[in-house]
Order: sequence, then structure tokens, then C-alpha cells
Amino acid sequence: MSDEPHFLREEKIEIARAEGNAEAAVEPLQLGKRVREIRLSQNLTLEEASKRTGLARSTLSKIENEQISPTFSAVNKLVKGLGIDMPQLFTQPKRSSGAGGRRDITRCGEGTPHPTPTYEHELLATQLTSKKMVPFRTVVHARSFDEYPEWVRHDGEEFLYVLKGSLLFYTEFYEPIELFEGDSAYYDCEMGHALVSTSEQDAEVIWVTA
Amino acid sequence: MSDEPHFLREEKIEIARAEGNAEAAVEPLQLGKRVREIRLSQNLTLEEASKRTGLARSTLSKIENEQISPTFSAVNKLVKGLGIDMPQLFTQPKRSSGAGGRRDITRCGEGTPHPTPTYEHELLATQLTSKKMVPFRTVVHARSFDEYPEWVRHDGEEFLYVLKGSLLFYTEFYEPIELFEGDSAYYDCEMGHALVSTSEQDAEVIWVTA
DNA sequence: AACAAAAGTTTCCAATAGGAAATTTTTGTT
DNA sequence: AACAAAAATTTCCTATTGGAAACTTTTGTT
Repeated sequence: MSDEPHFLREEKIEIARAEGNAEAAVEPLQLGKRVREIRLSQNLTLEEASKRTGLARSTLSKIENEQISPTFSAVNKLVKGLGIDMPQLFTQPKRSSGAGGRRDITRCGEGTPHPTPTYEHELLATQLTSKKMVPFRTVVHARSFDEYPEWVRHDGEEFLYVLKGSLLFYTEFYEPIELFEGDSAYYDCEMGHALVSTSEQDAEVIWVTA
Repeated sequence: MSDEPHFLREEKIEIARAEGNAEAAVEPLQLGKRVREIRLSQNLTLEEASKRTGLARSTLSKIENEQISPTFSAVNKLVKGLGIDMPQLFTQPKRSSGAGGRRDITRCGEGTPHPTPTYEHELLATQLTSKKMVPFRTVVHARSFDEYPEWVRHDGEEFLYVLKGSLLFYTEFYEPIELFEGDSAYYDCEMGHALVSTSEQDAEVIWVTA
């Protein structure tokens, strides 16, 4: 693998189009520059990019040179045609913020165990505090809804992804539904909820609460 | 949704898009509808929204009624003025009831596809809007860090769980680290980040952003 | 260096976005 | 129901976008 990606060495940050009207200041970031970078990184000519996006060569040129503000539908053609991702176009690369550079890796099985009769949780990313989300991997021991003395209920929202096996997802306001490997669910946690394994082996899920 | 990452492409994977868009079913999906929902959810009249965004009442009305395709700069004013999360505009809503008892099941592979050159996302739980978290399952196409024109960077925190294969997890402030099946990571998204498959087959991960 | 081909830019014009004000629809009150 | 006020839509017009083609610049070959 190469030693260092091109964009780390580059300086850029030039404030192109200084002549633009005061209004233009509102423009978030060099959409055009972005587009050009992306196009070039794919080794496409304007002509080819034009074919892929359905936008005229000249239009692409103008966009890249910030001579026009493309319409939403044009942006969409760009996005679809070049495989760009929206958020990328809009998110300010607020460099050097200094803040927000945390990272916590949890190796498989190295999380913090937290067993209960029905669930066997493994808390992930426990090195970090003040997280918005709480992720954990859980083995579902429960084999019957009766094993739950009452609904599990708490604040927030929860995302659930089935890693292994199958299970019944009980919720207070809906019919129980069976989930299989690869299925997922998102729900409000104030609503009672509970999982029961239906596969031979205990089912395993990823859970994220926020 | 909140934020997703992504970017460029390699000639191999071109197929999907190349043929898929012979022409242009350009409709990204009711931008107007979304805008209206968001405005109403904030109890704003067109007049008030106009003040906040700097766009004319009439223009807002036309946008909401899909009578015009706003320019990029107009969309930006919208985003800034209404405090919209850009990605919100691109994900399919479908409000259900009040709050508290929501539930959304996504069957394996039934998520909303969102391909990019380097990542192939499948957005999960897209029926629900106003979620605190945005979960998605992603196949990592990228095979080299160079495929990223620049760091992926956006707001919020992200949780990552490796479902299949192995990959290198690049971050702006840390050494790249290799992750294997079952490993997970939690990090601040303002810090540049990117994934590169190191396994024979493209790696697969679960991603949750908040 | 001269030329040809490819890539990119600019021009010109038809199509369309954006704003101000008029018009219509909705909401609330009596 | 009738009216007034508020909100939303439509109209009308100007400014800007987007496309085709002309034009310019760059690249590569002899």
C-alpha cells in the first residue's frame, strides 16, 4: 500500500472565486472542487462523466469551475452517476477542530461481560465514556417468553441486528415477529420488549442503544 | 438518517451503475415532501421559514410542491436555515404514529440500497424517521486507501461491527488497525475515517451513526 | 517544432429557478 | 354561516441554469 494518500499532502484551502457576489459566501464548500477531485480520481474525462451523469459536458465544466449552482436534480445526477455520496458534499471538513478524535477498538469477545438469566451481554467500547450510543453483543438464552417476569423497558431507542440463529422479537404493541440472521429492528425502548431464541443454539445479536 | 460516508470507485464495480441508469430515473425522492415535513415538525409557516432561510415564500412553496428543482445554493440555505441534517433529505421517511411505540423491522437484504464506489451501503430501518441513530449494513469495496479522494468526515459518533472478512480501519489521528470478524470500533466521525477490505472477499460491516 | 486528437472552456440561447406581489385557500372567531 | 386574518399557492417577470456547438488549451506523436 502506498505510504501516504495524496490528499494528506495537499494544501488547498484556497478561496477560489473571490469575485463572487457577497451572497456566494453562503456556499458551503467548493462543491465544484469536490466534484472535480472525484471525477479525476476515477480517471474520467468530462465527456465520460457526461455520459454517466446525463449532464452536458459544458454543464459539468461550469459546475466544477463554480460558475453555476447546479439544481438539485443536477446534483442528484452527479451523485448517482459518479457514485458520490451526499453527506460528503455537504459536510464541512472542519479540519483541526482538535475536538472529537476519540477511538475505541474492541476485539472479538474482549468486551465487558454482563450476564443476566435471559441475556448474556458483552458491552463494547467500554474504554470510552460519554458516548451517545451504547453498543453491545448479546447471546439470548431465553427460550420462552415466560422467562421474563415483566417487560424490559427503558429510555431511548434501540437498534438490533441478528448475528446468528433465529429468535422471536416480542414487543408490547405489536405481534411477536420472528427474526433470522441478517434481519434487524429499530424501536422505541419505552415500549416493552424481549427476545427469545428459537434456534437450536442461542441466538446472537448486536444491540445499540441511544 | 444522519450521515453516511463514502466515495469513489474502481473500474471493477462499475457494472451495477453503468447499466442501471441507461437514462435517468432522476427522482431522488420527494425532496419537497421531506422539506415540508421538516418545516411543519418545527411548526414554522412559510413566512417564518422564509426568514430563516432567506428564500422567498413562493420559492419555498414551489420547492415543497415539487414545482421546481432548487439550486444547490437554495438547498444549502434550506439546510442551514432549518437546521436540517443533509442526509435527512435523502432518506425515505414514512411517519407512523406519535412517539414511544415505534418499531421497524428490516429483513435481511431488504434495506434501501445506497451504493458508492468504495462502499455499498444498505440503509436499515428506513421506514422510521426522526431516529436518533442511523443503522446500515455495508459492503466495503475499497481495496486501497488511495481510492478515497479524501477523508470521510461528518458529524456525530459511529459504531462499527465487522460481520464478515477483514479490513483496515484508517483514522486521521491513529495508526491504521486491522479488524476481523467480530471486532468492533467506536469513534468520533469528525475525525477522518475510511475502511479498506483486506480479505479475499469484500468485508461486511454494521454501522450505526448517531 | 508542427500537427492532430483529446480534453476542457466559453458562447449563445432556450428552458427554468427565484422573488414580489396578487390570488386563493385555510383557519379561527363571532 | 360570514367574515377576518393567516397561510399557502399562483402569477408574472427577471436572473440564472443547462445544453449544443464553437472555440481554446493540453497532450501526444512524428
